[in-house]
Amino acid sequence: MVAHNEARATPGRAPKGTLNETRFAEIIEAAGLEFAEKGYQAARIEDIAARVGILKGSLYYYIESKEDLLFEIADRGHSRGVARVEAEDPETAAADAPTRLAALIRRWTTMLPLNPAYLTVAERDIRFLSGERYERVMAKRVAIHRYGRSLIEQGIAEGHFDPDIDVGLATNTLFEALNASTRWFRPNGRLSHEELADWFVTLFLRGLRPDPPTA
Amino acid sequence: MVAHNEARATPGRAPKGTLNETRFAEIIEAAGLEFAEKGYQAARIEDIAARVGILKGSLYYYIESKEDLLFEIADRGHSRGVARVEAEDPETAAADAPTRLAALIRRWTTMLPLNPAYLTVAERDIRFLSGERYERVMAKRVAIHRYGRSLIEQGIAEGHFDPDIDVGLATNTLFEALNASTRWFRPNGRLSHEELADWFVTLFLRGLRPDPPTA
Amino acid sequence: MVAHNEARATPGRAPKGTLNETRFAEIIEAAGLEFAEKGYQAARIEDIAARVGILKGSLYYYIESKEDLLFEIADRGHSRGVARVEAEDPETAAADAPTRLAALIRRWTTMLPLNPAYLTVAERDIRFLSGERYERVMAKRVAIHRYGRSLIEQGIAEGHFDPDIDVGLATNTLFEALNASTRWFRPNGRLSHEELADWFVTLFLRGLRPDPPTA
Amino acid sequence: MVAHNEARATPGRAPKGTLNETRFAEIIEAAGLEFAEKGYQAARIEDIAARVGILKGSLYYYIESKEDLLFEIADRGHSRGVARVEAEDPETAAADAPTRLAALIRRWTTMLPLNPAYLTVAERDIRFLSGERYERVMAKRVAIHRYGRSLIEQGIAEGHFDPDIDVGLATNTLFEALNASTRWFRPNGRLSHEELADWFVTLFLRGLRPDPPTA
DNA sequence: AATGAATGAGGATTCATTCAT
DNA sequence: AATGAATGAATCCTCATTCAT
Repeated sequence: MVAHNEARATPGRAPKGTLNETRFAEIIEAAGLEFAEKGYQAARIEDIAARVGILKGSLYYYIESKEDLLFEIADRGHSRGVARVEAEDPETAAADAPTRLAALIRRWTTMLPLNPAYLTVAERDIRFLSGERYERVMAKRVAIHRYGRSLIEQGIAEGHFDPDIDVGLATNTLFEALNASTRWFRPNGRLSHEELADWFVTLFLRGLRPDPPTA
Repeated sequence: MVAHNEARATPGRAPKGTLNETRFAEIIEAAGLEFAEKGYQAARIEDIAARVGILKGSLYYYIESKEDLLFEIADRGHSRGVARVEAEDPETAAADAPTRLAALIRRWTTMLPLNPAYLTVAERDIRFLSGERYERVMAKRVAIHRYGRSLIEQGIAEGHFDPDIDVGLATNTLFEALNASTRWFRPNGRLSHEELADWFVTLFLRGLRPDPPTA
Repeated sequence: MVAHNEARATPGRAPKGTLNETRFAEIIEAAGLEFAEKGYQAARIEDIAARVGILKGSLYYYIESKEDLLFEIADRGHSRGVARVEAEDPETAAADAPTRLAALIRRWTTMLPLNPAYLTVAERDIRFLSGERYERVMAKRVAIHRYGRSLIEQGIAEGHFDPDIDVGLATNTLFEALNASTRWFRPNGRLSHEELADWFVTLFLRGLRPDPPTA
Repeated sequence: MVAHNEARATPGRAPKGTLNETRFAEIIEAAGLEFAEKGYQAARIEDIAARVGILKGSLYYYIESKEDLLFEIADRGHSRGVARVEAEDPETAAADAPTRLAALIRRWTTMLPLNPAYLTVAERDIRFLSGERYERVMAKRVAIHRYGRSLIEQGIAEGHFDPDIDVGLATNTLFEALNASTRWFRPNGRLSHEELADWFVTLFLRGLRPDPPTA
């Protein structure tokens, strides 16, 4: 029920009482913002605590180490990603690959502003996770990629996508291009997230489609 | 004592003392690898020095601060980028936009393995540069982007590229997609850098081309 | 609110609130085990509480400070020591010094397993007590030593023990040797506590006896 | 050549230059005094540094962690112990067990004031060493005990010592009694270390000798 | 050019203690 | 009686930087 508890169970450690999940979520949120802004290493525990309005020592009532925060952020962010990817409505799920891929791109692109910190952090700082945790998060990433990949494969099988394309290259490029947009896209600017999504849909649907036979 | 004062007056030139350019280059190289592997903050001056085979104190004969290393890496990397982008042979320069863009993508993609560290570092750690230096590097980045942008604009003007596309979105996506490949592309793997370049050429040329008129 | 103020006015009585003596004893017991295992400084209030099945904050219903626990342990341990030393049956009390010393050694040695934590703690951590408390405990220790010392003096007076022996050295060595056994003697091993006691009796009775006159 | 370097070699750690052994020895000395006085946990790195006249950060030029200090102290102390025990002159080595044991007791007792810190620390704080280091030190302790034990066994074989005595008990008691003296013996007091040694010789030689046959 | 040694300002973490509920 | 939450001082350790030699 308490999701992070399992990750926290360290032997020899006296158990804390039940945690205030709301407060814990606030802390993760604050850490996400700090990490996104300054990077994992440069972010200071003290500043994260200050954002929540407590002292740094108090943070350790909720976590065991700074890395815990990174893990929670990355893990939750990826969990949301998995959920988002899999949130395909039945109608779309029954459609052809271009339709489904377009829907995926739109789902993903419109998720980004809801997860501002998590993706930046996840992409950049994930390597500071210890082995086991890194694997846990990467497993979710793999699940996400697999989903995108399966759509491309479906498209090739259906004849909608160019069979000469390397599916791995295409999948990686797809997600990197979408995610990278968080680094430069300013939602308050000239263009909306919908227009951003339109562009990605255009780029990838055209880019994957086979060339028309030259008469 | 300090031989190249004029050089140092320029914020772009950090090394002090009589220069041993070879050694300095070794240091930049070592720093690039460390930064790429661990990130700017997490990398230790001591480890960079160890890579070169000297002690950390000795490094300060060549630099004034850790940031100098970051600046040199980012600046040199971007300078190479500018040079690469502008290294268009006359024949290509006279060609149409799709041809020129394809050539740019190939030039850029094949540069990446020659600059392994620099781009990773540049993308991720550039914000740790102090204001002025940050601006200097960003100016080079802008120049690079402007070049790509101009090709896309040319293509639209020529009627080869879809006029409904936002040129800014396209340019950003182009470079992010290409650069991101350093994060996941393994040159010793199944595919060569040429095949990687082929894929990017395919994706962007198709992606930018207008849809055929539906008869 | 604080029921036993008089009791607490005495520095020897720390517990506050209405007393649940059973629970308090459990806590002392738990603290003793933790202190014995990890040392006073290294032991954590949190772990002591966990042993009792409560949270660390709750411990402060029973004590005012960690030092209270140390004091209780050391004080109770020494009180038991004093009692043990003085628990000489009338018959023995009337006997000669060797007999009485042997009986003391046996009483003491067989007390050790009943007081596992207390002595280890007492010897090692007693110095962390604040001045007044330290004195109180040391006074009991002195009483114990005085008792042993008086037996040796009696033996010398009776001619059973070597008058050239320094009584202080002998007393200290006696108790240190007996107490040290808790650090290495494993009750489940090859030998019983009785055999251990036999050895100490042998060592000290022989060791204190004067050399036979060389004919 | 540099004894502690081997213990210090941590992979991934850039090597320091050659160390100033004199300074390192000063640090160990200072740490020994602090640990002896306050105990390992309670001693502060800052105070150790201050004793040497440097700042706490500077200490880490010589060590990697506080535990390193403990290890050096315990290890060096035990090495001295081994050396002392084995420093038996040829004449004595050829003598009977009582003579040899008396000589050992004297050698050991007179070593104690030369090693003030090390033994206190060794006995009390050794358990804070990490597994491997703990084993290393304990191996030396075992070597010391083995030596004492062999003399007692020799004495039994020769008929000088009581065959009913458990050799393990006797060896442990011997060393515990000798070492414990550092906790209470005041060299500036009434008695000299030689008189202390005389007492231990008397106690153990008498204590181990068989009872005379009752005529 | 390079080194050994030192510095000192952090920064993460620990933990006894407090207290409103 | 007990708890959850917070505190804040202490303490270890890190590391960029300095500098006399």
